[in-house]
Parts: sequence; C-alpha cells; structure tokens
Amino acid sequence: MVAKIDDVARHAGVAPSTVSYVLSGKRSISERTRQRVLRSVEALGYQPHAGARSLASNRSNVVALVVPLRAGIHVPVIMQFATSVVTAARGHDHDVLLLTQDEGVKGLRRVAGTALVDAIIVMDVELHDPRIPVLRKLQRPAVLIGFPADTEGLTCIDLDFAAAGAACVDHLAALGHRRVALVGSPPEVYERKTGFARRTLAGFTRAASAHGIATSVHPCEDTPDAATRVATELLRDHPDVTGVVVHNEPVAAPLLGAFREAGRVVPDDLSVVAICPDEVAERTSPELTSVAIPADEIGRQAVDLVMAKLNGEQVPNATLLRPRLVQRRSSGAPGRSNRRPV
Amino acid sequence: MVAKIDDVARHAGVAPSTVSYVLSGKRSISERTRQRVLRSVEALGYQPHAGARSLASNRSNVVALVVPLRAGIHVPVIMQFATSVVTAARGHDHDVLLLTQDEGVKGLRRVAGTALVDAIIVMDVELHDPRIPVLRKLQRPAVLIGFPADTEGLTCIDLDFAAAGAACVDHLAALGHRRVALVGSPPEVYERKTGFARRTLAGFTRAASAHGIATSVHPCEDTPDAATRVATELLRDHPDVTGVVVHNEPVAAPLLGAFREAGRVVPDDLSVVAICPDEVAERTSPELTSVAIPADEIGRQAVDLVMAKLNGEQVPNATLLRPRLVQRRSSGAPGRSNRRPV
DNA sequence: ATGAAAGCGCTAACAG
DNA sequence: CTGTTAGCGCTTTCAT
Repeated sequence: MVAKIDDVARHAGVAPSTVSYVLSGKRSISERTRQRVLRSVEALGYQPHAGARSLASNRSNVVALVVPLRAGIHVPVIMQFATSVVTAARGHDHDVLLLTQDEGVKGLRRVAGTALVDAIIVMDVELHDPRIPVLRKLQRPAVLIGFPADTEGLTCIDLDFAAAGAACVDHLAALGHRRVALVGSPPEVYERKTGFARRTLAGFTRAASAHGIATSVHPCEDTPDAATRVATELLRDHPDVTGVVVHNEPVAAPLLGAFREAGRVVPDDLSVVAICPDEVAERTSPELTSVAIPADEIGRQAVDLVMAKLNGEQVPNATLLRPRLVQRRSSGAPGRSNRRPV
Repeated sequence: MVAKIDDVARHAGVAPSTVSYVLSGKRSISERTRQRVLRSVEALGYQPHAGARSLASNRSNVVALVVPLRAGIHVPVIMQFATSVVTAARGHDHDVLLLTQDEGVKGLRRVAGTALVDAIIVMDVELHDPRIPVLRKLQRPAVLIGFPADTEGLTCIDLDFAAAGAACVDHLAALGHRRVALVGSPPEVYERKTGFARRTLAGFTRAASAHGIATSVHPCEDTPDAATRVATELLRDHPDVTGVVVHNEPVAAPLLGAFREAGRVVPDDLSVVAICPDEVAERTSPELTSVAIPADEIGRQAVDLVMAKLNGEQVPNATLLRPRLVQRRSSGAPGRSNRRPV
C-alpha cells in the first residue's frame, strides 16, 4: 500500500496539516518538527496524490502548452521551445500538458474548464487568431508566444523581429554594402500569419532607408528548388546586390548552395546574413552570420510570465527580446570579389 | 460560479450519480433521462473537475510521454511521434503530459507516484536504459518506443529495422547491384544506443550475404562535412560500389550533394536508398527511394497498446512494424553510367 | 507553532 | 433503471 498523508503524520507524531504545511512551506514550522516530518516522508516514500491536491487547493500545478503543427514553421525550433518550457516549468514545480493546435479552441476550453491546468502557453499566435477572444475571457492566465494584431488584455512575448531585421541591415551597412536583398517567407506567411514576417520586413526596410541602402524583397517557398529559383532571379534582376538577408530557415543552406553554383563566393562576392537558429547557422558552409531565435530564452521567460500571473503579479502585455547578431564566416566587406568563371 | 455535478443533477431532476453515469456510460440509462441530463450539461456548460474525478476514480486520464533530447536524433521525427501520440490519446479521451529525458528516473517516479498520470510512453529507449528497471516495477502500464536488450515484462514497439535494412538491400539486389555500402549513424550510436543502428546493420548484412553481394559499412557523424568525407572515402576505397544505403537522416541530402560533386550521377552511376522520414526523402534532389520511419503509425499503436493495458488486456511485449520501401528517383539498375568528367 | 475538522467535486458501491 | 451515501487524499480555515 502506498503511503498517505495520514500515515506520514502518524509516523512523525504530528497532525496531517502539519505535514502539508511542511511540504508546501505555507506557514512557519519549527526546524525540529520539520526535520521529523521530512524524515518520515523519506522513510515512507510519501508522494502526495496530484488529484487530491488539485481538488483541495484548486491548483493542478500543470500548465498547458499549445504547439503548432502547420508547415512553414521550422520544427526543431518548436521542439526547442517545448523543452525549454518543460524545463522552466519544472523549475516552478509545474508539469506541462501538451496540446496540439488542431484541438483549437475546444482544447483550450476543455483543459481550462476541467481545471486540468492552471495556465496556458500558446505558441505561434497568428495575427487574427480565433483563440484570442477565448483566451481573453478564460479564467486562467495565458501567455502568447508571438503577437496578434491587438495585444490588449493579453501577455505576449517574442523576439523583436523588427530589430532583428534592422540588425542584419546595420551589420551589412557597417561593412560597406550599398544594395541588399531580403529572402523571406512564403507569400502566405505575409498574408495571414504571425506577423513576424512583416515585422522583419519593416525593420529591414526602415534600417536600409536610414542607411540610404537600396533593397529588394524576395518571398521564397521553403524548398531547395524554390531557393535555387529565387537565387537565380535575385542575381539576374539585381546584379549589384552584395548583401543578402535570409529569414527562412529551411532555405538558408540551399540558398548558399545556389549562390555557389552561380559562381558567387560567399562572403567574397556576396555576404549572407540569416535570422535562424544557431544550429542551422553553424551547420552551413560557410557558417552563417546570424541573428538567432532565442527559443530557450523565450520559453523560459514565457513560463516566468505565466507563473508571475498565477501569483497575482502584474506583468507587461508585450515583451520583446533584443536580437543578438553573431558574426560568422558568411559576411564581410563587399568588393573583395575573386569570382571564378561559371 | 461554475457548474458542479450537483447543479446539473438538480437542473435535470436526477441524482448526481446519474449524471456521472450518463457521462461515463458505465451503466445503462434510459434514453429519456440521458437526453435530459445531456441537455442540462449543455445548458449549464458543465465540465467535470479533473482533480475530483482523478481522486474519486483513481484515473487521471493523462498519459506521460517522455521525449529524448540528445543529439543524433532527428528532431522532426520526435515531433511527429509526439503529435501522433497526442492525437491518438485524445481519441481515447486522454491528455498527454510532456516529460523530457533529462528528468530521467526521478520524473517517472514522480508522475507515476503522485498519480498524475495513468500510464507512460517512453521514446528512444537505449539498449541498457537505466529507466527500464524502474518501469518494470512501477505500478503503471508503460510502452517503450524502441527496444532494450531484454524485453521481458515490458511492452515495446518500433519499426523492424532489421527488415528495413534487408528491404533496402533486397531492392538493390533486385535491380542488379553487386556491391553496396551502408552509411550509418555515428559510432557512439552503435556503441551504447538504442539498438536500431545495430538491427539495421544486421538486416543489411544478412540480406547482402543471402544475395551474395559485397558490402562495406561507413559510420558517419551527422554533419555535412562528415558526409562529404565519408562519400569521398567510400568512392575511393570501393570504386565498384553501385548501391548505397543511408541510415542517418541529417546526412542524406549532403551525401547526395557530395556524390554529385564527385561526378557521380544518381541514379545512373550510383543508386541511393535511405531509411528516413518521407519528408526528408521527398525534399532531396533527386528524391530518395526510401523506407520511412512510420512515426504516426508507431505513435498511434503505442497509445493503443497502453490503453489496452489500462483496460487490463494482455498485449504482446514486442511489436515490430513491417517496413515499406517506396521507390523514388534515386535508385535504378547499375551500369547505365554516363559519367561526366570531374 | 501546531491541531482539529470541514470540505474540495466526483465516483462507485450498495440499495432498491 | 435510478437514488443514497460513503469516501477518494489533500488543503485550509478556525481554533488554540
């Protein structure tokens, strides 16, 4: 038979409530009884029943994490978010319930309504996400990773993509580039999705105009063939481009390959800067100068925010993480061209 | 205030237990009262409290899923497993609690001991996994994805990697190839890991010897550079190789690139067959003939198995999924060589 | 600083 | 086929 709180109380010669308080730390206990109780807990291998605890305290110590499934999102980054959320949640003595996006609004209502979870973290929020109104009136704290059109009454966190786009241009401008191109996400991402594509574009454009740099923008499907096509068009239509910003992880490597096949040496003929996870940047040849999506950091902070809300603290409704550009081998001054024949 | 079961009972003019039984279907109810209760549930927006339910019934309706984190595992496949497990679990009215491998044995003990979960699914089991003994004596059903050295008292499921390795060789043999190479996982995977690498190798070797085909084996780190290195060595040391089996997703594409750069046309000079997810096989150029890892199917069946165990049914302790080879563009008869100069 | 006792909301005997 | 009732194991007032 498994030990109950009463067994521990009896074993330690105290009241059940004392055991509870020792474990929760919700009131001061003399060091002596504390030790006695802890020893009994240890001796009996006591583990409190999660359901009983949840029923009595109205806290399940579980947070829901809603992960996206759809294409156009780089899967390893999702995993990275997820693991960082799990790790951070454990640090707050919480577990993580995994929901998929296709459970949609119903899933949110269910886990919140049944008190299965105390709070909700939603990844990959779209500009006009149908879940937003539901989250607004749900009686549970929520944190969104990504920004919807209106953040009123919500708590949102993400990389500052506008600043990231700008940082890439700033970097290229400082190196002396005068015309840069942005290879971005597929068209549908700009049209209805999370807004991060638009924000990157905005930062890119703003910084370029501040530096007096010419630009072009090239949406790109996330397939190798599309990358080749875009690279060809880009070099043909804008032969004076010396700097390229890539915001589309899956095509980063194929794009480098396409430039190489086109006879352009990176970084001698062409500098390439990407917004992508470090793992992607470090696995290309040459390694990519990049602004990373700090999935770990975002996941951790999302959990911190949601825990703060659970504790009744006030939190900002928008948190933008400052981008950090890491220089690697794919960028340098323009005009060092040493082009080999095609 | 949120509706309780008593509210529903009062509203419907029945006893609370009747409401419970209507919802659980655990005893027969006249269609008339059933409808009345359901209408009341609807009207009041009743949602049973998960904690209360778990306390009273000793069932949380949650299963734990332990996902791996370490390198050498292709992340998208993990995600695919995870989503298929979540979807399948929902089909059985269960939710999924996400655990990371680094919580290790403690995490298993915790979620099982606190009755947070009813059952456990563990991915990426190693040959001598420290969690095995714990799972054996835990008072909860468990299903392992992957095979440890000894499956006694366990329930394991995985792709039949031996059959998969053999299927690749069979395919190449049928096409007329006489010497084939296996490009496999990094050495450490063979040494201490899940056994699937070994099983693939065993099937590969067995089938080759059955067909009287010469073989060589080439462990390969999962980086593009390693792929290039291995390709070079392979072609240098075994110039008569016409068929290559790749069991290492991350290097499949780079390997094709390396063969191309070495002047070998696939499939004219060299046939390549991979064991990898369809998404990987379909995104290379040329598209890879492959045996897929049926993540969806494995996830679904893992859930079915664990649910069967929860229902007290007997289940086999080893389930091997038959491989399915899909022919694409990367394999053909040997000797059609049309090699262009390097 | 500690105890006693009243629930938390539901399920599952038991009773009819 | 349905109602009555006794817990499930814990937390948290209230009391001292």
